[in-house]
This record gives sequence, C-alpha cells and structure tokens, in this order.
Amino acid sequence: MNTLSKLKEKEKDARRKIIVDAAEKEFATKPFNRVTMRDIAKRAGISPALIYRHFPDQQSLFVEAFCRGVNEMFEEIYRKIDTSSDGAIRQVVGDFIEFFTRNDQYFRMMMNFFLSGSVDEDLFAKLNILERRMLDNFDAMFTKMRIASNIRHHSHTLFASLIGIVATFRNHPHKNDTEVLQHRERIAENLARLFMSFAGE
Amino acid sequence: MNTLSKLKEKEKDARRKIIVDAAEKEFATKPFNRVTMRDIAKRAGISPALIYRHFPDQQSLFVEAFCRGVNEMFEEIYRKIDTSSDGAIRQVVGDFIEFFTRNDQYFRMMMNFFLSGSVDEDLFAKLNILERRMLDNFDAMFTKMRIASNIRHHSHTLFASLIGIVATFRNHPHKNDTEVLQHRERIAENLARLFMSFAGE
DNA sequence: TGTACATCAGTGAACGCGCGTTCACTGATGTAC
DNA sequence: TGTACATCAGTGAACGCGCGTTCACTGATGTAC
Repeated sequence: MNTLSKLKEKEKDARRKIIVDAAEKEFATKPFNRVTMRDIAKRAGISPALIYRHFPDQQSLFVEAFCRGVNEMFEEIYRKIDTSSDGAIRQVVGDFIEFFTRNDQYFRMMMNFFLSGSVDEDLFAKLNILERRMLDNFDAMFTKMRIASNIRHHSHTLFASLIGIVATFRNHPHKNDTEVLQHRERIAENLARLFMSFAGE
Repeated sequence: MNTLSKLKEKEKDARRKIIVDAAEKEFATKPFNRVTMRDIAKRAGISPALIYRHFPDQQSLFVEAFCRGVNEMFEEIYRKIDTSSDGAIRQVVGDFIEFFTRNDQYFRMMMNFFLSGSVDEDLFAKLNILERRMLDNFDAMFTKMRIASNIRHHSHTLFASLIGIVATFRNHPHKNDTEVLQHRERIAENLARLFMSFAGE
C-alpha cells in the first residue's frame, strides 16, 4: 500500500515536472506575458484541461516554473562566489552578468514581478529569501576584501547596480547578443574597480 | 483662411492634449498594461471611438503619453544637474532617485519598454536620445570632478546603477513609500561615495 | 435670405479575437464480492 | 474467476469575459448658389 501510494506520488510529480518543463521552454522562446496555457499544453503534448489537474490556475504554474529556474540560477552563482579567491570581485561580477545574460528570460520575469506592483505574498517571500542569500554572499566577499564599515550597504549597492546593468543595456536594433554581453561586462568591471578603489583606501 | 486653418489645428491639438492628459492620469493610477482605451475615454469624458480620430491605435497613444512625461521628467533632472555646484554628485544622485521615485509610473513604463523585447524603432530612437543626453550630463559632472579617464564608462556605470536602485528597492507588503525612498537614497549616496573615493585617488 | 449639400467632431453599440477556465465525457485500471 | 462499481488521468469543445477596434449613424457648422 505504502509503496504503491509512493509510486503514485512519484508519477504525479513526474507529470507536474513535465508541465513545468514545458512552461520553462515556452518562456525561453517569448516574453512570459505572451505565453498561454494552450502553448504550454501543446509543448507538453497534453490537453490544456489537464494542466488544471495539477495547478489551480495560471499564476501558480508561472510562479512554480519561475522559482525553479531562478533557484537553479542563483545556486550556480553562489557556488561560483564560494569558490572564488579572496577579493575576486571582478570575477564575481563577471559571473553574475554572464548568468543573467544567459538566463535573460528569468531576469525579465523577475523584473516584471518586481515592477508589477501586485505581487502575491508567497512569491514575494520566496524572492526575498533568494535576494537575502545573494546579499549574504556579497557580504562574505566584502569581508574578504577587508571593507570594514557598512558592508550590508555595499552589498545592496552592488546588487542593485548589477541588476541595473542587466536591465539597462540590452538588445536593440543595432546591437547583437555578444556586443551586449561585452558592454555589460565592461561596465560591470568598471563598477568592480570602484569598489576595489574604495577598499584600497 | 490661413488663420482659420491655424485655429482648427490648434483645436485639434487641444483635443489631442485632452486625450494624452487623460492617459497620463490613468497611468498614474494603475500599471500601464491594465489601462484600457475605455478607461482613457471615460477619464477624458469622450467616447472610445473618438480616440481613433486622433491616434491610429493604442500603441501610438501610449508612446506619445509616455514620451511627453519622460521628457518633462528628464528636463527637470538636467536643469538640476546643470545648476549643481562642481562635483555635487551626491546631490545629483539624490535628485535622480527622488524624481524617479516621484514618477514611478514612468519608470515602470520605461522598464517595460526596455524589457519587452519588441520595441518599435521610433520609440527606441527617442529613448536613446534621452539616455544619451542624460549620459552627456553625467559626463559633464565627472569632468567637473576631474575624473580623467573613461568618463563615458563612468557615466554608463552611474546611470545603470541608479536605474538598478530604483528597480530593485520598491514597495512591498512591509515597507511604505517613505521607507523605500529613504533606503534608495541611502544606497545611492553610498554609490556616490564610491565614485568620490575613486576621483580622490 | 433661404436652400441643398459637404464636412467633420462625436457617439453607443456591436464585432471579433484571444485566452483562462470549465464541462461533460471516455477509457483504463483497481477493488469488493 | 467474473461482474459491478469507483477512481482518476486525460480530452476536445465550449463558455465567458475583456478589450482593441470599427460601424453606421447624428447633429452642428460652414459653403455655394
């Protein structure tokens, strides 16, 4: 009985996963506010109605797909920061920029949630935890750099600035992907230098 | 004849203005992707159909309202920068933050255009001109500060970072408007200090 | 000065489409007796 | 071992609503004769 019900749970999870995977793939192809339930169902090879056996509504599915993707992405960044040498701020900002550039769909979704105004409490809490963990990581880095005062302020500053770089410099009619990435990296490096000069005082 | 046709032109402009004003007011009350043509018509006291005598479609009206608002806002910032004393970077970033906080609806619209991916060429060009003028103003400021090298890079860095501060720190369930503004200003000041320390080297 | 006609701001109702969501149903598998 | 019944994944079509846009029309003002 127990093993059977466990098996069923597993199957159910597997089906959920198929749907979330499909959602993620759709988000990669177009702005997330243009992704429809029908799109996702088609991609997953199922009927739209079936999605509603696993998620109460569209928002729940979107939030789950979004959180999974962002979590993975952040984990990767944390690992990088963790293994970076003392005071390797230039490498850390480079990694940050590179990750967000590679996962632009999540960045856009994140911004959208931030800017929409009507965030649901739950999602907000989850995002907050992620943000705080990122800030903690930055704190650790600044400690290694021997910046003594206002460490948390510096982490906030760095975090916001990096977000701003990704938000501000993006594709437009006369620039291709690699040019955008290069520009972002150049500006991020410049930012890193500011912190280094401050630390060196 | 000539005066008459001129008068008619004026009337037409006045009616356009009424519509754009109404749009602006609506944008101030809710996220701009929830503002409908019916809302705007109602606010302007006219029939929805009449809007289409002055604008070919919704996007044109939105772009016009957006550009007008952003233009006014940017002009105000330029004036501030222009009249600020030598190297008053702290005051400039403070003004920047304050303006964008006060005009959050334009900030959100701007971000949305940036992030949407499908920008129309025209709007993009207009935004680009605004951005470049802002950068020129920052250049002038950094020159006053006697930062010798890579002035344009610094302007890009400052611009992106300020955008990031406004984008990242915003209202949420447990923070009210003034707290948000204070936090933004604190972080922006910290940013300014980084530039100052760099300039002082 | 009066009459026929053109012009054009302005309107409320209707069209049409996209899309989230639900409905009524099918068919396979498991369960009780 | 066979039969009646429950459960539940899964479906295609339909519902309902919101909203951009258009339609067919009105009524005022100007113009030509």
